[in-house]
Amino acid sequence: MRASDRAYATLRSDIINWRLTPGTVLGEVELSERLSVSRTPIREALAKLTAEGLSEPQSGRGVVVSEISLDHLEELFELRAALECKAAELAAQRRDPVIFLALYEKLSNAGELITAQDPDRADYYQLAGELDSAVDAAVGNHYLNLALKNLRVHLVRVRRLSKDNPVRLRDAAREHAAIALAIAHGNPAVASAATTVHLDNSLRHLLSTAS
Amino acid sequence: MRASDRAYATLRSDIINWRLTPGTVLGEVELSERLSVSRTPIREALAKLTAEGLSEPQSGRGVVVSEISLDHLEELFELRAALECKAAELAAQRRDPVIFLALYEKLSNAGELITAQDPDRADYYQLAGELDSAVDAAVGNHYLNLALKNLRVHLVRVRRLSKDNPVRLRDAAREHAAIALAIAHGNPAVASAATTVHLDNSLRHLLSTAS
DNA sequence: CATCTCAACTATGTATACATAGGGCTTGTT
DNA sequence: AACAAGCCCTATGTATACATAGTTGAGATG
Repeated sequence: MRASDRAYATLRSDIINWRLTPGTVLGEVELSERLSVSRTPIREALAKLTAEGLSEPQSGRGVVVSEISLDHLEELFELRAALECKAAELAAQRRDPVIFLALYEKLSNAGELITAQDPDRADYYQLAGELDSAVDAAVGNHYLNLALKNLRVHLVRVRRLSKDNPVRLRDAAREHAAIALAIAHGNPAVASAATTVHLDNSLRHLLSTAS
Repeated sequence: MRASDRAYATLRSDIINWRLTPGTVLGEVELSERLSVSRTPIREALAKLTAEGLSEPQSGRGVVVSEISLDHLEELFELRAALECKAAELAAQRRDPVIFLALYEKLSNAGELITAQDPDRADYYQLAGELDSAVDAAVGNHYLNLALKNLRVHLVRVRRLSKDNPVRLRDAAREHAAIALAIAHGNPAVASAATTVHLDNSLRHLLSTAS
């Protein structure tokens, strides 16, 4: 594996998991020492992060970890609504019913995954990720998938702005199940509407519990 | 200005204007000689182009100008519909009526801009760009604007796949005028619908006249 | 004659040295 | 004491040298 890829993966993970907080200066020299590679791969990694929007040029000199705050939340969800509603619509037109019926079943029982034993909700988020992947595959649109991928980076970051509580997660799982069912039924309008409802609930919850 | 920025701008323009055709190998050494800079800024430029989707890694070694074909057209327009309809909706809710009424007037008379004297339709496309910019400004959503910006790069490239004829451009100008008017009136549903109609017409035209 | 293997060359990945610009600190003057 | 100006330091921008991997071509063997 290339050193620049390792540096990129490390920094990306550090930013997404808030080990590097917004506003942190990403100095080339400091990073090259910390990650034990020369400045060249570090520069490459920083360029990729900046292209993704995880870091920003700082007034012409150096880059900093980009801000993510409540102001960005509503903007982020406007884009999310546009992309995910369209994706749900197209998926409903092109889906394999078997796949989405199976996901519907799993999501309907997702309440069991949310236990005190798993404080990070890794199982739950993995299942939600499976739905996303299935939608992406059904849509089969390279450009739409790319836009969604870019968006999800920021959504993962924003998750840390609020405490997720078990009640909301169980509701969210039910909403996901409703989306999967509408797609399985091949009903674009309902799939899009269910997505709109889910996103509105998610945004309200995030705004109400944000720290 | 930084050498890497110049290299990036030059290459970007060359790709968008089809001076570098899809599939062309972008060798670092060759480019550094042609543009008279060292490989370092060239690498930076290629990384940005690849992040934008204008070039792609070629099986692990080197990058090539990315393909753009009729297959991509329909995918591109699905994403475009999602983003531009949402943008039109939000613009209608947040617009300054004066600005969009003025654009409506200009677009209504845009037929005069399409003359034999201007084979590149520079004036027409500039006016269309003004509408895009006004919508972006009215929406005021950083993430949505960024997604639209990334999309437009590919749209400009795709334009060359077809011959634009004056009749279609005059129709397109009328459709743009309708969008501007709906936004000026503050009617999100109509703005979105007018955008849907416009995009459908554009896509049909592109597909029918493609070379 | 075709195919496989080895070697050499070329292009990319990485490191480092050098140039340069911008910011901060210190000092002097008002 | 405060503000401005100049110098120094540090971090980024660029160039280049070196390492390495992949590809291509040539030669030998079946």
